Formats: sequence, structure tokens, C-alpha cells
Amino acid sequence: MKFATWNVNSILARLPLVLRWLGEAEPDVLCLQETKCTDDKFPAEAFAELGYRSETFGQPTYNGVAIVSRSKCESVERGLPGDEPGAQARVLRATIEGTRVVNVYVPNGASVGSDKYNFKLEWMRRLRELFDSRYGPDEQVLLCGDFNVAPEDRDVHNPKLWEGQVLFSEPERAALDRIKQWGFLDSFRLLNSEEKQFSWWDYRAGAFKRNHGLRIDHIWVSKPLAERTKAVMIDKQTRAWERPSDHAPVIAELEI
DNA sequence: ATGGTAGATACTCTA
Repeated sequence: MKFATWNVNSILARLPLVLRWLGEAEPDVLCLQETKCTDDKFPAEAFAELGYRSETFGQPTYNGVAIVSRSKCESVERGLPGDEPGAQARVLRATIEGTRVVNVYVPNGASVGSDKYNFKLEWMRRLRELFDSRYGPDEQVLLCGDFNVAPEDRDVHNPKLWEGQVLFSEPERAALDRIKQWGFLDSFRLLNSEEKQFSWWDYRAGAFKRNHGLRIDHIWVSKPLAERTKAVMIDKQTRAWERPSDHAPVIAELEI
């Protein structure tokens, strides 16, 4: 099975691009972030025409996650445990062909020390709690999405420039590592060790043209899934397509 | 060069 994750920065603005990519990459599961639309406006019919079902968890204007899948999604859950009513739509969970898929849009954090930054760190702490309370590392668990954190120097085009900045600051990386210590492996790093393999490039200042990017979109797997991971790639070609998302999709092929 | 661009919404916020 092929599992993919993609922050599309509005599913309505990106629909033609996403449909084109689905036809070419043929993932079995595609986890979307930043859909930026309510569930009634999600273009489920367009995905159905390509043979995909949709599960959505959206809100107006901001955030929003969805899972489009060839197989049925079971035990679908929306949000983090303890979310207040009307909390930001950032987590969608579903069991697909026996794998528990957790699709997340981690808060961006704005700038180090801001209210949004503190919200991000607290949110990441709660994400770790979700795994502690609901799942075991010996189960088939796949955590993917826009993590909004680059884990290591080799995931950043200029680590010196980014040191201490949001998306790469030490507290964010520590919070990310704390989630990983639950029992995840970074599927991309199981099979690829090169530096400068990015998944996001700012729209501004010609960042993509200069390859000024970060690897902040991830597919993490529990040990039982890591043993079945055959290939992982970041499909950066989409970033050069007409009217692109600022993120590229990541796709992992697992033998299940 | 503290700018730059993109999206949704409503003339600003978020990323």
C-alpha cells in the first residue's frame, strides 16, 4: 500500500493539481492538511470519480485535515482528546486495512516565544499523550502530516540561518523527538540519508528556485510498519507545477 | 533587503 501526505494550502484552490497527482502517483491513502474548507464544501465527488472515499475534518478559512482513501476508513475520530468544542481542526484518525492512520497539521508557531509558539509546544505535548493513552508501539500505527518542524541540520537548507527560528528551534525539535520516542521511526530516513531533501519551500523570495527549503512534512511509522517499508520519496515535481502548494507530497510504499 | 507571495475573507490574518 502507498500512503501519502500533502499540505495542499486550500483543497479548493488546489483540486486540479491534487487530482492530476493522484492519477500519476496512485497512492492508496492520501492525508491532506490545510484544506481550508468546511466539510460540506469538500470536493468529495471529484475524489469519488477517481475511486477514492473521503473523510473530512474542516473549518472555515484555516486549518482542516482530510483523508482520501481507496479502502474504507474505520473508527474515524476527529480532533485531539481534550479538545474544547470549536477547537482548531488539526487531527483526523482512521483505521485503514488494519493500519491506524493519524493525520496531523501541527500548529505553525508564528515566531519563537509568541502565544502561537507556546500553543504549538503544548499541542505537541498533547499529541504525545494521545499515543500514550490510545495506542501501543507494537501496533501498526502511521503518523503523518505537516509537522511544521525540521528534525535535523540536514533537513534545513541553511542550519546556521535557521538556528533558533520557528520550525527549527530547539524546544520544537525536542517536542518532536518526544513524540518520536513513543515508538516511531522516520520512514524517509530509514531509506534516505542525503541532506537537503525538502518538502516545503516558502512562496516568497524565489525559495524553490534556490532550493531554500525545509523537510517538515513527514511519514512516521511504528516498528511493525518500519519492517515493511519499501520506498519513501518526496515528490518535489509538484512544487514546479502551475499554481502549486508551497509543500510537496511525501509518499511511502509499505508491504501490507 | 524584517521584505517577499499565496489563500480566504472581507478590507486583515495566517502561513
